[in-house]
Amino acid sequence: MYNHLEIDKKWQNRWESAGVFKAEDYSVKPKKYLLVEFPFPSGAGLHVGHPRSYVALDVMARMYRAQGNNVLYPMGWDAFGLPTENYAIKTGRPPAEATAENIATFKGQIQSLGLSFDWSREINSTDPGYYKWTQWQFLQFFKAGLAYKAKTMINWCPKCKIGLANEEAQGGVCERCGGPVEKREKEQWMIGITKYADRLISDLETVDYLPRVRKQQEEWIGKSEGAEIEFKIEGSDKSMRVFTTRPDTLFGVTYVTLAPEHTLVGEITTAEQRAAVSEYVAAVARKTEMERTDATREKTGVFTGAYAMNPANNERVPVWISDYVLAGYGTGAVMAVPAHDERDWEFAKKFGLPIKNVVAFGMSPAEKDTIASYEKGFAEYIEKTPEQLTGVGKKWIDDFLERVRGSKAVLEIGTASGRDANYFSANGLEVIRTDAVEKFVEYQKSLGHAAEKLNILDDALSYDAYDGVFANGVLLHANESGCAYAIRAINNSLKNGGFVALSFKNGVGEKIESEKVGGARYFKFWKQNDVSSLLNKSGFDVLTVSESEDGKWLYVIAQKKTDAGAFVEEGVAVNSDFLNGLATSEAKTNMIAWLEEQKVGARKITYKLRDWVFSRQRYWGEPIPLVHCDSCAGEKLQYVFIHGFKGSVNTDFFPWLKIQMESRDHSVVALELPNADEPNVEEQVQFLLDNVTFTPNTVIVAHSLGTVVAQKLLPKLLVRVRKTVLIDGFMEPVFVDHSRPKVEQAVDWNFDIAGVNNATQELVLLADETESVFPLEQHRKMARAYKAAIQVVKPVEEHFCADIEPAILDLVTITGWNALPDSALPLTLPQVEKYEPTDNGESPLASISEFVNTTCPRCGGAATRETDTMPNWAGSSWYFLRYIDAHNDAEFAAAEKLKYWMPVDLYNGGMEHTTLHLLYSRFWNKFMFDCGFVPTSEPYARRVSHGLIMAEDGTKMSKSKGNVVNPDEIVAAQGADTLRMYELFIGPFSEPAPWSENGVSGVRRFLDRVMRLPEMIVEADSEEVLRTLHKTLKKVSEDIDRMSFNTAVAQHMTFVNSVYAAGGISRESLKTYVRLLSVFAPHVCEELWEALGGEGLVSAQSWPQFNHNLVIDETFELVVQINGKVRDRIIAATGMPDDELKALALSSPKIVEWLAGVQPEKVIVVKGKLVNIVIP
RNA sequence: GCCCGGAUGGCGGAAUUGGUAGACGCACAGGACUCAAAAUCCUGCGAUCGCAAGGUCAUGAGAGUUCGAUUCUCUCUCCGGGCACCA
Repeated sequence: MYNHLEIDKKWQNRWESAGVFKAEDYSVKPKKYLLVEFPFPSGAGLHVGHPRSYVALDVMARMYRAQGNNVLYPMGWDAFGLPTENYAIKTGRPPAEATAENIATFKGQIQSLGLSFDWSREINSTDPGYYKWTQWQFLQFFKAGLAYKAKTMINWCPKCKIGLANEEAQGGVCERCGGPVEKREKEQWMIGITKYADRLISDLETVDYLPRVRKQQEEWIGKSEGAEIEFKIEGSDKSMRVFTTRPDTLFGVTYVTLAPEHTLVGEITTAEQRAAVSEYVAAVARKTEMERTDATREKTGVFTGAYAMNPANNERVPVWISDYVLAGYGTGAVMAVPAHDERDWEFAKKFGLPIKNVVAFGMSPAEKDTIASYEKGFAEYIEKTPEQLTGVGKKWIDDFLERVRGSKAVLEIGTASGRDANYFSANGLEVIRTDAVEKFVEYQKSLGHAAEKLNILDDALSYDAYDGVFANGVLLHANESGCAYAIRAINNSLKNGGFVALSFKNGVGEKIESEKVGGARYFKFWKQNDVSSLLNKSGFDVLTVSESEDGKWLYVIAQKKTDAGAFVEEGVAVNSDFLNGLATSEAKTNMIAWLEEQKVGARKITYKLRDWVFSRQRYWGEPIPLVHCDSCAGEKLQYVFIHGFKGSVNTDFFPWLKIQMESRDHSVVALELPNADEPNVEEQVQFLLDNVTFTPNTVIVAHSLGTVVAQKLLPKLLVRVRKTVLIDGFMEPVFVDHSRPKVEQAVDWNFDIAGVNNATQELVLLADETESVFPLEQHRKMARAYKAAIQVVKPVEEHFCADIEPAILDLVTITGWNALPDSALPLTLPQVEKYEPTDNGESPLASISEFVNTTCPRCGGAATRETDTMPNWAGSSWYFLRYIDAHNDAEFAAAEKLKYWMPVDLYNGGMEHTTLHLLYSRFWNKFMFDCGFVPTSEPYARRVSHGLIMAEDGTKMSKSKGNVVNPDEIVAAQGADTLRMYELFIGPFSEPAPWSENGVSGVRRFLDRVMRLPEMIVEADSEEVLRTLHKTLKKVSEDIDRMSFNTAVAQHMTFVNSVYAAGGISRESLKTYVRLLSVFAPHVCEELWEALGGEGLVSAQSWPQFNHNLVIDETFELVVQINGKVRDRIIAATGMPDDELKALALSSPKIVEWLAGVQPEKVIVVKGKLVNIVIP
């Protein structure tokens, strides 16, 4: 028994004084940045679950260091948070005090584990030196127009008079008092994360995240493509816009529905319906979130009395309101197509609204042609070998290979020939063959059919031995028997009320791996089948039937009966005017084109992701460094629009903006500049100087060449203008455009950057990520040069695009909110008497008049501060950047250091942070990247997740259950190394695992055995010990690399067992082994290293290398099987050739006996492993 | 409801691309040391039949593919996680 209490402390102190774990900026060694989520230091202290990931990454950090890497493995405190705040409310103690105590506790606990954190970079998100930069970065969002104030619903507890976070209002009940929670409208700061939605999805391809993490992110962002369509309200000049992913069903609209909160509701409701509507709206408002989102609930709703006009056919449809339409998604209004949407169908059924079919089950003529051509190709393919194919046959096979590329397997159904299987195998596909067809043919024969004249169809329908085979089937061969199976499958599926399954589309199968066949369609029926009754059974009416060219098949168009539910699959358009006969995908495209042409709709992409609510009415958070100034807000401004080239300020989005600004009582100057076709920038600048009176209240809005004009113009102004917004601004004419030479001639490209900056109070760039005209990098360069705010928008597909109008409007609008100057940061949290929000739900800061009342940083007049604070996710969105330069007071981190360390190489954290923290911090980093402040677009190269450590009873550890295990107890009783190794040994790192007291003592026993190894030192190692040592060196290194820590620990135990079995180990080998073990059990190993006379600290030694020759044994145990059953094991020499292994196996006495003279049919030899003898 | 995981001895868990199922640890049993106990060391430890040699059955259930399946395919059951009226 070693004295852990003594050695743990001893070595922790030595490490600290030696500074062995300090990461070195700019070291020439390869850098590795390992990151664990920084904890919230709660009053309860650490529990045994926390250190699991710390220890795991510590092992990696120590190994990588020993392998010659410059490792950054930092730790800090995410200390703003509700528990501390609630504690302050209850006790009146300042949260900063409690936080300091909690951090001390946490830090002591973490340090007692001997983790190799670089404590010199410790951070604390509540430290003003840290949150100064959280505030500064927030201001960048603000300046770029990404932070805005908007009304949102918050959870409000009327009893506690406090706004609640979602996690405090679970189940619609206040966590504090248990009373019901209401929704209340509140103005909040929001950050426009939705502007980054698309990049947050697409950039996931560039990083290595756990697949489920990636998937969860994608689903959370929830991108869907469709169209926005305008419906005019009858007898009114009002109109509503709906979002739909199925514009192809526009002719099937039988009513439209608004969310009860929709602003139009009050405006269009008729007098007769007013009472019913307002009652419904009020009833919905009373409902809790839970009640509203219960999908199983029966539909409710009310008719508004108004009618809308379907833009496709000018049909008059009633306008309803219903809470199944969500106000926050799309436009808050839907066009209801009950025939093809389940929710609309339910609603229509309930309220007796008409149901109009516009999509039929079937195949479009175009698809028919495609398939016919594929079938010809397939016919040719059947005649020839794949290598001989040309023309249609070649096309078929190429297409097939293209479609199934990447599949793990192709399930071959139909009359599979070995030829095909071989060909596909040769092309890298794993082919699984089924004998379904052969057996089916036998079955048919058993019914008395001649083999060459089988009654495939009828038999298939009565043959039920293969039910289920196709439910997820992949059809490779659509020949006759294959089709018989297809029918079988269709039949099965119809029986179950679903759709199948099999795809004849393009005549080839779908991928097994991911696509399954849910989305596939089937269309073709064997002629002899009673198609009508088949389809009738699952609720379809047959519309048309036509024969295939060869007369063997029927093409069917069928329509779901309106009382049989909604037909939501893709199909062919019917009753849809110009869409008739088109497949769903073509119908969508055509409809969108038509809508755009008629100017009643447009293609549209919508996301589930909402903008980030960035304020809370609480004390314990970063104060928002903004000031509201009424006089700034009330200023009447003069907007000067500058375009300048080939087009005018009176086209595209300027007129729209003009109307917006004039409706707000601002003046707008939108002059045609001279020579717009052959522009000369200097001439245009002079024109503006001559014709416009610029004032301090001027806002310059410039676009395209106008941005160049503006950059030339600004230094020449005699006044400092209020703001300049450059849309699609550029520094250099790098775009390829017919006008480029003219532009190049028109201007010299040297700008007076200081002059521009002096001439405008604010400068903002709106850049276009799609690079349709100017590369994004040019924008970034420009933003950096001017130190201007930049907002990157997407998607903008054209030079001018209505999509960005709202973004422009935001940028050019002056709200009266002003940012504090950098010199005023940090804006520190003032001392308050009471930590409780005020009675009307404002943060306690609102009650401190010295804090609230201040002067406007812009005009010097009286102004008020924002009293909301930032949410918990703010500080954690960029903490990984601060570790890189934790003490920098001039910047949040130096660019050079960021360039050296970023991105994080490995980031471990809980699955619970996948959708919020991970998404927010990726977004934050992306914005900072756009501004040129950080070097990578993605912050984390790799993201992994650990499983929770459960209590011994298998439930989650929680204070209330009293089943929490405190690591201090384990460290005190068994030592830090025992805890470390047990946390890793407990099970696979990514899986949850229950804590076990007994398991801990097993690890302690192992460490005691290790500590006794010096007593067993001998002159020379036995062969066995030496070989096991090198195998251990290899396996442990590999296991750490692939984060399989539990097996690495097991291998350590195996090695020590082998030393005990052998009775001794040499000093050299033991020293080698101690280096290997030191990353798991550093304290014990330092002690041993010292005892063995090792130089310096074992933590500073290099990683031991294994010897290849010692890893491979000279002999191995050859397993001899007969028909797959183990019958003998023989020692054989490593590397023995196959035929010798075979001879050796066949000559074994046991095998001879088992074979009893029977001649083997086949003998399979697996090198280095086994021989399998196949006998009949 | 949908989407992801997962299911292996009494327990936690091993099993690199299909190739000896149960590594390692816990618990348990036996032995050595001891007056005794603890600690330590050694041995055994899936079920079943057998004195034994050895056989048979076993990786949630049922099928399939394969010379050979814990691993691949299909169906079903149960457990865990995520999303949940997203038009």
